[in-house]
Amino acid sequence: MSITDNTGSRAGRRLGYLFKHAGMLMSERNDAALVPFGIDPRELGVLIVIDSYEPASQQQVAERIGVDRTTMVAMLDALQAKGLLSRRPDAEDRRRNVVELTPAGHDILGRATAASDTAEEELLAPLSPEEAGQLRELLGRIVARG
Amino acid sequence: MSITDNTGSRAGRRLGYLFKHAGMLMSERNDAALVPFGIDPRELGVLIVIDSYEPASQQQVAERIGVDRTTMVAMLDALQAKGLLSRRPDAEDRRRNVVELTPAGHDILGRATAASDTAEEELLAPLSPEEAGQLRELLGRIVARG
DNA sequence: TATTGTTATACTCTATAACTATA
DNA sequence: TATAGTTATAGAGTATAACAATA
Repeated sequence: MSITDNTGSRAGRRLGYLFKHAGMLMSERNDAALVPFGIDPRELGVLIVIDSYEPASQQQVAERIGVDRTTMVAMLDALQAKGLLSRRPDAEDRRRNVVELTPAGHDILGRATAASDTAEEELLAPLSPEEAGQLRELLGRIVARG
Repeated sequence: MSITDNTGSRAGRRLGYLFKHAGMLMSERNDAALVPFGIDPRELGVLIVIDSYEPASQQQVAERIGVDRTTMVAMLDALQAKGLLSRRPDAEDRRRNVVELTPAGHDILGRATAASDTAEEELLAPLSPEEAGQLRELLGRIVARG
């Protein structure tokens, strides 16, 4: 088997296909799991990042998630309209908005994260716990490296 | 560690985030690797599927890739305009188009697949060969299960 | 001059509905 | 009636350019 022959030619074994379809299956499960909380998976990601780094500016949140700051505006508008976060001018640099979770935001974050954890477990059901952990670790190494 | 605590609350450890960003990194490398061949990763996927199943109808190709048949039309238009595949009415059922690779399509398929294999190897560089194989196997099991 | 948040705009990818030709 | 391919259209998600406020 040559060095360029490790995948065969089948489309279903290509990494691009596998990442895309694994992500689609994860999205479907996460979408369903989060319906009771009135948020979608992207919004949960925003809540998690804010919780991990608050107080943070809008741009810092956008960078952590990997979207443009102009994309972040509408996401934060939606979450603020749902009462899950607040924006206020940074006293030290009034160009910035400090973004923080409200009590309702913390509540939804905790329960939605638990529901999403369950959705992940369901997707990983074909794997043993050891394999699930290794999958997460291997993906983490690839994404960390870029 | 509780059953719902296996991922922690960090956004970077969520499966949805990992799949999405791993896919984005793969796309970047594949995009660059395929520039010399004048096709993008989605088009390579179409060529691979046609090569694996020809003669096939447009709808069969669409189903194999997981897109709607209306989406397939423009993809095939582009690949046909590049001279990489041909469409002809199925003699047995003239509602169908039989889609086949041209000689140029076979040539591009072979060289583009090799370039994409190299791109995959580069993305997986942080992993040992054994780990790379296991990642592919674990992803394949998840996607196969749905 | 440079940066943050914002708005307007446009682009990519995809699906739904409706049409046609064939079955 | 039902199906394969096509077209028109619309929606989701994203980015780029330009602007106001602030540094």
